[in-house]
Amino acid sequence: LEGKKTTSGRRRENHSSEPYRSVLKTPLKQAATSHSVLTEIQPDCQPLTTPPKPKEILPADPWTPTSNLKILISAASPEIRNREQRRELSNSTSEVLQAKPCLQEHLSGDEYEKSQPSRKEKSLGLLCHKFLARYPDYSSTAENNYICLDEVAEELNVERRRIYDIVNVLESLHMVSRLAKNKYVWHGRHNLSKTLQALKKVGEDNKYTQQIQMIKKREYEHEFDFDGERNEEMARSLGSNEHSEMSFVELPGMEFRAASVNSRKDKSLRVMSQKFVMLFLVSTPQIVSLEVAAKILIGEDQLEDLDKSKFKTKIRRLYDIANVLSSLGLIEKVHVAEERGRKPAFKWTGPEIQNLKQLLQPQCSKNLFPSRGKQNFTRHPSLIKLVRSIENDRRKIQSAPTSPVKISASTDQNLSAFPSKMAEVPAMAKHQLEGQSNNLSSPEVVPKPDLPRTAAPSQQPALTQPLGVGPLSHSPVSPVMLPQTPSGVSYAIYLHPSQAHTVTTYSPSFMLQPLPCANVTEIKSINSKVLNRITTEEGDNQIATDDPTKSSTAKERSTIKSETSSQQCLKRSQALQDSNLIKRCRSDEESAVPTFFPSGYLIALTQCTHGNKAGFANKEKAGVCSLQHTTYSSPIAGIIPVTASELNSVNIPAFHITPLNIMLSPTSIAAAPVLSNPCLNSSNTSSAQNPSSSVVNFTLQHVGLIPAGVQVPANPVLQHVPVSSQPENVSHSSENRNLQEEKPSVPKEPQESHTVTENFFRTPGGPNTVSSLSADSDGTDRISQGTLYIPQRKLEVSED
DNA sequence: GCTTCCCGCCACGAA
DNA sequence: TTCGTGGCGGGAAGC
Repeated sequence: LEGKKTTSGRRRENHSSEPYRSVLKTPLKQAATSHSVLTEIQPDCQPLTTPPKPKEILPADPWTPTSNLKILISAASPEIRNREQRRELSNSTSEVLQAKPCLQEHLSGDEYEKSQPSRKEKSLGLLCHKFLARYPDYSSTAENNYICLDEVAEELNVERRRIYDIVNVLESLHMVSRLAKNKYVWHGRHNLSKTLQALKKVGEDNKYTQQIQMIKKREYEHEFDFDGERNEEMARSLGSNEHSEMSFVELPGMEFRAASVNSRKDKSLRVMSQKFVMLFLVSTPQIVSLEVAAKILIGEDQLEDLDKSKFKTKIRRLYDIANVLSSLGLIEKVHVAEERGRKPAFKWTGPEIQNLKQLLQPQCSKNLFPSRGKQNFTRHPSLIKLVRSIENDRRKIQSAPTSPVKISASTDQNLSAFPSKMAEVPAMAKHQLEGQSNNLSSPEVVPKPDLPRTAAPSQQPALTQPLGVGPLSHSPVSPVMLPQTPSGVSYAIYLHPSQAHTVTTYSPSFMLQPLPCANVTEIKSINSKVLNRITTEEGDNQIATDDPTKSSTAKERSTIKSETSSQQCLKRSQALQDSNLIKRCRSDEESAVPTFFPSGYLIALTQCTHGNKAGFANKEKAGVCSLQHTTYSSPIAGIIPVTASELNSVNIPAFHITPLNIMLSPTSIAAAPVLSNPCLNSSNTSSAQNPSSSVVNFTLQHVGLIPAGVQVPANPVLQHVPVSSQPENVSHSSENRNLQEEKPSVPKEPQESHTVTENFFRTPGGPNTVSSLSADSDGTDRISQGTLYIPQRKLEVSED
């Protein structure tokens, strides 16, 4: 122990390895390293610990003759004080380095110590923010995507060791990859959703949910502590499953290159990070306490004794990881109330990753693409592409003006990685679609709307189309065809392109290596439970985004889900006949999760730009959300994903606050129970049982979905849609719970079963409800949020 | 007093 | 042997 961790040793190390301190090589560096200096001068002195901050020791005299005066002035005038503070802030960063030697010359050790950045300022989270600020969320080939650790460490004034901590976590998300010694490549968030999806899959395969439950149960029974055989038993049980020794989840083309890394990667921060993320992705709600996470991670490590030190170490690492993940906006800290006080935990605030696709995949593969090796990550993106292509053609025909498009495709690294494959994709997909569309009888595909390229220049390049798919285009309005539900109901959704945007990052080669592709046999297991969980997670996630301050989260989400204020709308109208389509698989891409609203039409009227609350400020639009039952399907990717939770819990606060999250959630699960609600239907609008196209056109034009003069042909679906009379009563037992989880401290929850419908109407007054979301009796407010729901062949429009 | 996590020692393996 | 990498845990800052 000694000799290894003595402060003197550390300090010695500082001189050589820490750029930050290397800058401070002046003799006056003593404050920070005085002990080390002393130690070196006096080797026989006591082993030193990290020098405590002498904060209590105040200088006896003012620093300068005018210090007292300044203090007095500052105290007397907040304005002056603020100005001083601002000046200090602005100066501190730029001058700190140069000033240090000088400071050290003029300041006493204590004073200099004060000038040192505080612990918080040196936190890994902050450092990660700085690190991330150096690179775009979505890299492009045009930019310098190479990361030289030395340079970064130097520029950020930290030792390289800290950069490793960050990079390792980023690596676990495939946001960076190691290129060579001291060299990493920045990928940004291009691979993030794919990675998260993969991780979720692994987490599910790894039965993390069960493990979490087991640990919670044990905790509850007070059977899990750090002594006794039970721990080993626990560890054994945790580590017993076949996936416990799973290694790093890689994406093709991003495998580790360094054997040295591989040699201990099983314990690496990378793997821990991935597992940690998995816990969130499989949890419901998506809140994971550090304790549980640590125990699970420990349990997976062989069967070592669960001693306390190991646990503490694990916790430390989890903090490291959590800090980085927080900086990425993927999680945020919360506290979970426990009998014995509160426990630190983290809540997932990243993009929702749904696994419904996995459940639906069999059908998809069977009906759409029989041959499948990588069934999880295949055709649908292609379909989307096809649709995009079609839409593009339509647009050209219509000469619809569009803003210049920043084609992200060419910038995607994946593009260069798989040029040939990508080149094949569109044609293949088109061919396949053509071949199968007949079978489907409803080749309804909702192309992804234009990416945020126009009115609201996105900070981030389009997340989509890494394959180089050209800019999307669509006709102004696209009624999305919904397949018939099992009850024989078809639906259409009129989508505003800004909401229709779904991420459809296509990666032809994407495949989760360590995973078996066997998950596709679970289609039958689609049940309310699963759906509940998914929707609950979604809801929870929505809750997480309620806080407008979660910029990073909103950013991430908006990038995935939202579109710009482009006023173009998708137009898709085709009758869907195959009732099985209801269970058709969605896109494997997390963002291309289609949602069906049985017995209703959803018209998204959002005018706002993504992430802009103001866009929802106008409440002139009215509509009705009718929910009857939940179906989950999407014959083809592209249908706007809307989850039940989005509807019910957001209509919901998130809808209001972060509108884009609601309508555009790329990860949304098609779990939107649509029911005809008298309350909603009572909106001050005309209720036409069979809205004519003129009515629809009027409405759409009125709300700006389509330009005046543009006529949306009568949607066959609107006229053919059978009314769903038997809504599936989907219980969302966790829905309510998640709403409660809004309060971070709420750990667990009574899982009473109640329907989405209940939640939906309860939400306005519910715990998550945003005050601005009044529970108007007529539901007008909800509609005014920007979405017009047309229930059951009724066009509910609130005209101001 | 507990939580959080900075810090850097030092093991490991490639060069 | 050097150096990149990163596991690990002491212990201080922060609450």
